[in-house]
Amino acid sequence: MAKRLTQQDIARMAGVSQATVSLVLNNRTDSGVRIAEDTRARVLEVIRRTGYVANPIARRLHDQRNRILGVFTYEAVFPSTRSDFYQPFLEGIEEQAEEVGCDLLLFTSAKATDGKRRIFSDDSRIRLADGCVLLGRSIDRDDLAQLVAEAVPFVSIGRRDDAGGPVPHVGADYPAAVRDLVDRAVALGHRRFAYAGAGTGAESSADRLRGFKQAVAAHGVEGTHVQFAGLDQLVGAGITCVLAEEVSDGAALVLAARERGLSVPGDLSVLMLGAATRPAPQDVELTGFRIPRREMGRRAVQALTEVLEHGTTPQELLACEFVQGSTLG
Amino acid sequence: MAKRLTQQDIARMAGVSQATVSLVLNNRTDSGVRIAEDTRARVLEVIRRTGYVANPIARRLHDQRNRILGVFTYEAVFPSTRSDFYQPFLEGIEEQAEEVGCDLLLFTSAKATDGKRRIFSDDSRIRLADGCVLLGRSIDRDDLAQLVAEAVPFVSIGRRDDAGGPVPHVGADYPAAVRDLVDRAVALGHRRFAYAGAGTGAESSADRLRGFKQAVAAHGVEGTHVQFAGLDQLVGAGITCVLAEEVSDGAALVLAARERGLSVPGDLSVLMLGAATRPAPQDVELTGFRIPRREMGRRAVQALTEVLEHGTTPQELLACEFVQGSTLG
DNA sequence: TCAAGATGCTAATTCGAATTATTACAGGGT
DNA sequence: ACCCTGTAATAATTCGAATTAGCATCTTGA
Repeated sequence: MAKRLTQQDIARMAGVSQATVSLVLNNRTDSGVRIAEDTRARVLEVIRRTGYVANPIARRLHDQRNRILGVFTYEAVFPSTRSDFYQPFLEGIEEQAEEVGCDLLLFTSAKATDGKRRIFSDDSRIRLADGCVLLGRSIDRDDLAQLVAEAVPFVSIGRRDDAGGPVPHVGADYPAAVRDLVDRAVALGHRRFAYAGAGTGAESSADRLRGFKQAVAAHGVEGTHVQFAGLDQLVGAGITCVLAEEVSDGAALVLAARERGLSVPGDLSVLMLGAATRPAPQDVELTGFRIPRREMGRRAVQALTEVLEHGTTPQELLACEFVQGSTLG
Repeated sequence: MAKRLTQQDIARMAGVSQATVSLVLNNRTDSGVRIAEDTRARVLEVIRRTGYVANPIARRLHDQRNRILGVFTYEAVFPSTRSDFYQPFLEGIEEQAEEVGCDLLLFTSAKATDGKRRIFSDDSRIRLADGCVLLGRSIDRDDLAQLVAEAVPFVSIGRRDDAGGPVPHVGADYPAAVRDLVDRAVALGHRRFAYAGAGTGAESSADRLRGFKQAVAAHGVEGTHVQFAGLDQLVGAGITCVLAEEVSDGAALVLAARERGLSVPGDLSVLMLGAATRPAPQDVELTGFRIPRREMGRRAVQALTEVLEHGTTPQELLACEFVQGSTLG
């Protein structure tokens, strides 16, 4: 059971008062507080011997700072089905957290009554951390609004629409990335485009579709939006370039086309818009762009630091990287 | 930044005391505590109107429980080079942590002066958590001894030798798994065995070698131990079955043998002893066993719970699962 | 009508650490 | 003796919620 040591315990062992231990611990030399060198040494020795560490809860109760950053996800982050997607973000987060000397608290306990994770369940523990990084394709709007309303320091990974106020975030610049792809395709002669995917729901989907519409409008070319990429339908409509929101859909399309005897990218170009959230075939090298996930993780933690220090509301979009691939021509 | 509402605030608004608010909030009907129905309703109404949520920090302070489990690794857990190895453990840990309603604290800040991670650095934060799971092939013996000495509640993933006292752990039963492999090989007619690998250093290595020696002794067959698996040397000595500590070494051996025109498992059988810690070729289906990593993660958290609740020192070895593969014959 | 018992609520304390205000005791100068 | 100035340490208070002990007030029953 080994109950936790308290400052009171340390104080007894060192033959001083609890206050003195606190003062030594925080190295308070300012504001008329003085501790004799040998007393300080004695206290430190006891602390060293016992391995005492201040109870973060009590500390947090009094002032504001744990050096703990929270990471909230609506799903488990480790299971490998999703991990291919989450991992780079976490890498970046871990890196930067180590940089700023904070530990990471994964909110794995946030299971609400219905089984789904919610930030604010009966017993929200979000404030255990100094601040929090939100990770996930889509985030519950009520949760988001509550975070903003309660002024919880947080940063979303992925752009988010306002939710009762601006939402601090570090996102990927999907519109620009999609526009860039369309630009390249137009330069290669394509005139009839299709966007295949939801294009709605999560901001990340909407942003991609928006970039698509902007680009086709700017070029004065044809651009349609379909939910699902049906090969016949696309080819029948004279589409020569398809932008697939989901990588797996794009890959499937390529395979289907090739099976049908169509050449990719000879007869049909297929572009992917970011990373795979679902497992995708390995043998198709899709042209498209890469989401700077690791960098987003890093920047999110940096942004969170700014929130904590200055109370700002940082919003930032990082550029995506073009991936050459072999499905655009 | 609107200051958070407190129970005191609610109490004022409802015209009751803070204690009453607490009682209503926790629905305490037991132990001689009674609240009139209309008072209760009035308090609840104020709570509803204001959207008050209890400060979890203050609550934890009183409960003497942070519901935080620490995870310590000597290396970053996310970078993908290692993640293939660590991930299943983390999956299990996360799962079980969710089960018991605890959050996970990843000690990413534990960077000692020399750049290497150490549990006890200048400002050890290990006690931030209620207890801690240790993850890593080998764990610094001094750290381990200090953990035991200071009675920090922890569980090691992987069996550990005593370090100034028994070390609580959840490990894989390597001796049994290796013995099983040798049994199978003997049953297939093998009489000359070799164990290739360190066989020392980390407990996991030593355990494998120990199992090997036990098995060959029990069967009265020949068993030698070599550090590196040199094909010529092995074949020259008439070895027909090699147990490779490192999967990548085993795979390399198979490839080398086949290049040399030898048949695997016709002329030489190769067995692997657990999971790959280094990337291994995909095209060799080694026979051997699988470490129940996910299960180990789960059990470690369960064991940690026992440590926390009863102050025990659980030690447990989980069975490994035989992997059929195609390199034993 | 008065004690016994039930009812409804609150004052006071606790948790652990941080901070402020205060005390205690030197030694030095007059 | 007296005051003053450093110096060194502590007592007391704070944070927000949970809990215990206890104080009122109101019913009963004899």
